[in-house]
Amino acid sequence: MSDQNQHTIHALKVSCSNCSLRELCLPIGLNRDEMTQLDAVIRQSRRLKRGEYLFRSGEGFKSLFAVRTGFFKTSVASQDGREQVTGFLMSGELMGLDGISSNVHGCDAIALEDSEVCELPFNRMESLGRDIPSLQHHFFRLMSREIVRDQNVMLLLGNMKAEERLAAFLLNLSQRLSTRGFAANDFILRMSREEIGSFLGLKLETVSRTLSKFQQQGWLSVDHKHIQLIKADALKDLIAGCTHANGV
Amino acid sequence: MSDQNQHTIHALKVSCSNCSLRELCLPIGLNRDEMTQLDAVIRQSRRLKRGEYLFRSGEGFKSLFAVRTGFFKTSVASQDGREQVTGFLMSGELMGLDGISSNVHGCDAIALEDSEVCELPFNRMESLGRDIPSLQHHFFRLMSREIVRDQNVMLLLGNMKAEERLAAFLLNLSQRLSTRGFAANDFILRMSREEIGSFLGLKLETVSRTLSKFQQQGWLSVDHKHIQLIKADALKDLIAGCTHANGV
DNA sequence: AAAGAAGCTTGACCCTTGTCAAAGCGGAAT
DNA sequence: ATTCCGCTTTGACAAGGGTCAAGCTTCTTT
Repeated sequence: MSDQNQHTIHALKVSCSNCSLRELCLPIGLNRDEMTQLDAVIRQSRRLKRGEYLFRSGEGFKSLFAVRTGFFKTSVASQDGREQVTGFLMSGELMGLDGISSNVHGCDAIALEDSEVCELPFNRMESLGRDIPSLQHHFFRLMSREIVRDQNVMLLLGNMKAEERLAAFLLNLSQRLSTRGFAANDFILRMSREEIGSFLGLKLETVSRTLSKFQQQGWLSVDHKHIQLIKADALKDLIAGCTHANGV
Repeated sequence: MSDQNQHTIHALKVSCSNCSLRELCLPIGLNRDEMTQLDAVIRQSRRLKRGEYLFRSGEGFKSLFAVRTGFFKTSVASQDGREQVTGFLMSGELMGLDGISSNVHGCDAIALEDSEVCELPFNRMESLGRDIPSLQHHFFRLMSREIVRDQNVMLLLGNMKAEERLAAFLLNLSQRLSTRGFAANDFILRMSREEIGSFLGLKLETVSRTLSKFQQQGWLSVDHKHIQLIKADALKDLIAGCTHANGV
């Protein structure tokens, strides 16, 4: 449980070679032995090309997947073909949690760019959790975090106007990118206007118009998928009132 | 902790006396010994009057709560006071899962009628899960089910029109009530139009108008909070296309 | 290099839903 | 029983966002 694993920069890198999990998705204090056990369970990573499905709604559920590199969307489809994007995922984030309840995946997961994932066979993670309490606890926390995230999306979809939704979306993206060491104010959107709209409960035209409006006000610059935040504070002001009362 | 009060005929009752959990919320195969352990962990139930808070957003998280009798809503509030109802809960359903991630409750839970809950101290459930694999697994499934539920709400909020939302809401309520042995087509709404609207991302006037519209079409009758479904199939047709492609 | 497809932007118009207001009703408290 | 307050219904109007359509850019494919 002690951190004998932080010797040099090197050690960190080495211990993370299998998967970026250790850094982002499972940042828990494990001792060397426990790490070894975990390594034994985490399957080699799988590469996906842009547009490829990682799994589809209705398929049997066996594993969770952690994004190692790249970018994914998850979505649920209705019978008449409407799509609801339920999330965009970047490195360290976990997909497939919704499959546990019924042993069947509840959404599609699609790579939005060439990507790499780690596969976590759920049965084995579950039993490993019994041996490593902190791992078990971490899994509960991960699932809980997903529930919190979903509740915030409900707040967004239920209460916010188009401008507020888009501002919240951009700021969220910016924050997550900067956490991962990317520029917070200059990034490339990996998804289309339509996918953004689906996530935000808006039509693609509204997304486009609202981006243009933000640009006209000098709050950001839009060049197709290239976004530069210029006055992030103006965006923050926009959503100041309508975000969760107890911060993140 | 066990209620040694009821015997024999009530054998079933006995095993369920502590809490309705066993029937609805933890319907897993446990042997006698494991049941005893579980009983030792489940705290005596707590009674709440209508309008009373079970917990509030921001409070420290220690326990999950299972509804034993009564009816609850959970909601998140934004800084400027907008409320988003994130769920309505009836017997056997679990509240507080969103608190695990940060050890702080992420929503308010409020009794909509006089109610009774069981308290499940999370730490102890967690460690009990390590001894009883099926219990651990069940907890993962419960959390996953919550995620699935939230995704369906996103689909509702992101894609459906007012009529579709309300139809989906009523049918969901009907289905859950009938699961619990209540009439599927004749029930009392425990929540106000405003709370329904908050949950569905609509204003209370829209809820009211839409209910009136359904009544005019002969699909149901509305007498204040008393709803009678007359043509549930018409409601089902309404949402046929826009529900999740893979059933429940 | 050319051509097609896909994605994006913008405008015009309309529909659904929100907003504001008034009045009715019922339940809770005195 | 009475009164008051909160909830609900309904109408009129406004507006935000959806729909349809046209034209444009960029990327892909051949």
